[in-house]
Amino acid sequence: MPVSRKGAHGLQKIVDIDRVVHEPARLLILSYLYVVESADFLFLLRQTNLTKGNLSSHLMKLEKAGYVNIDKKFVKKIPRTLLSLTKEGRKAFHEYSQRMKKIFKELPG
Amino acid sequence: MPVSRKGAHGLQKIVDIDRVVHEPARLLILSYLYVVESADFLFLLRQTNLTKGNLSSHLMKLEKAGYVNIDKKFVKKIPRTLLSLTKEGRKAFHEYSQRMKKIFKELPG
DNA sequence: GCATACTAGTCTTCATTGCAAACTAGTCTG
DNA sequence: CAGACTAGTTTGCAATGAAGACTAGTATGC
Repeated sequence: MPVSRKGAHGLQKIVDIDRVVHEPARLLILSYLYVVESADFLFLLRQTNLTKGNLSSHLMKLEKAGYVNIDKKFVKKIPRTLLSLTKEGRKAFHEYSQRMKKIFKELPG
Repeated sequence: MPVSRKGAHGLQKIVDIDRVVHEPARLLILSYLYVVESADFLFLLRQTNLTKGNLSSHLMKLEKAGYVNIDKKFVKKIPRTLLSLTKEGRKAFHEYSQRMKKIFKELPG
């Protein structure tokens, strides 16, 4: 068998999990965005219990991956940051979820 | 509600995932050990497609977490490293697996 | 019989993370 | 208008994951 020996058994697909989604904090964020469809920074801050800095950096990472839109606007002179999943973000989350379900179905434990 | 505001909804439990198990490479290793019950370094090396250095450090991490036994012996003058799950490792893997199944059951995607 | 290649791992280096605290910019309150 | 608050961003730092260099010892070729 040449190079890339795919999936010795299905377990092998564990290794190419999407790590952007896999990180627990981001998985949590994405879960909220997936259902809510649009949320502001403070909402996520409260729901997730992350620190502000931490939340901010995870959001930036998600943005850089093309998974969320970060939309900054002003509402009556106070800044408001709206987060929403992009199409790719939605897709990535869904695929991750499907993949994980499949993995855990095959898994012994 | 004071400090630890548990599970706003079940999603909240995402954040205290066991990160030792959660890392894909280690999840893969643990999956093999869970079924095989005892394997040597080279077996894991081939099954997982990790590099030696990488495999070695993940195994050390798992050992430090108390999840695997690393048993070095000599077979006819050549070194042989046998890996096996500890009781806690088995438990941790199982709990992780259960938790993830539950999470993904609740998840929208 | 010794050097070359191989086996079985470990050690070292490196860039990338995730995290929290410190900081910034602007607004509201007494 | 001083101080407190809101809404985030930037900075600093330790821990991580990944791969290649290295080590110790064994078998093979000449």
